[in-house]
Amino acid sequence: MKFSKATNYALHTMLSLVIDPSMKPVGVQVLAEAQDVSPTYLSKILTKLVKAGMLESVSGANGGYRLTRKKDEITFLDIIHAIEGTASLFECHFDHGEECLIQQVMVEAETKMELHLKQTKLIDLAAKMKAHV
Amino acid sequence: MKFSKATNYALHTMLSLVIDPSMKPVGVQVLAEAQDVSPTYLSKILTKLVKAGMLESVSGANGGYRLTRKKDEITFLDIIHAIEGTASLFECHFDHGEECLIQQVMVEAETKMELHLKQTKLIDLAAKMKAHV
DNA sequence: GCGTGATTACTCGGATACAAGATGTCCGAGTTTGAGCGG
DNA sequence: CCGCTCAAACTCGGACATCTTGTATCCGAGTAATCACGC
Repeated sequence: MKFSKATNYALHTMLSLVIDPSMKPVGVQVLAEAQDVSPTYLSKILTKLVKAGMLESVSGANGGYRLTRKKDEITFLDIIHAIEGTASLFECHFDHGEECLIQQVMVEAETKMELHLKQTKLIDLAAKMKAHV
Repeated sequence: MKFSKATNYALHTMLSLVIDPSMKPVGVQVLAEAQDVSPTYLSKILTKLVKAGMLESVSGANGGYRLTRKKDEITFLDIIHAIEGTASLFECHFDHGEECLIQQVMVEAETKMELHLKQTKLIDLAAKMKAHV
């Protein structure tokens, strides 16, 4: 029960793209170097974000990845769901007749976490970082 | 990023012990049958709960597992922490100078989930089940 | 100067390798209960 | 009837075996920009 490193890479990559004022595509090599990951692995992660519709990839020379949505629409939850999947964190596969009460409690707890992640946007962090400098 | 099956087994086992009015030790075989798990595997899980101090094991004939604390003191979070560990779900190992803002957001979200799990006690479910019958 | 082709700098996707953790099994050792047996 | 011994019913703990998942690499294919070259 841990968030994967891939999620960490995805969040940091998205944040750096949000901070970057120029909307030009950024090569995966540049992004990978900043986080000390192999470019090929990072590209695998980023294709998930592309499929989720929050990035687009520009192929060819001077290609790379670029944001599609407006910066203030991207929440933590979007990114996490794109990488980790949207399935519930806890699933009881038992057959104790009706609904599993334990499952209900777990889902409630999970929902509270997701609410916080849905309310927090990447642009909020960008603003905070600027203020700090 | 999923809760392990072991957590599910642990929660169900604890719940059935809380419901059971007699405070006699219950053999692992009985507990395992109810959940369709192998007894040896379940005992591995339960020893974690013993080490966490919420169960005690009685060895020998007619032995088994028994609650140590009062029933209304056992929260979901206690059990989950005993099985999954208490480490943070998200850890950024990067060196971007100061504290990682992303990490902060993730920890805040996690804290909200934990708060709900800490407030919910097994005895609450037991009461709900009785009412439902 | 201008088109055309080759080169270069990229991403994409699949196949594969590797490591770690979750899941589960097996077995020997220790512990208590209870039954059986001898005095 | 009492006490001793022994078997049975348990848990405990470590050592394995297996399976899934996360992490990561490699390579061939496709694509767009740029450079080189010939006209």
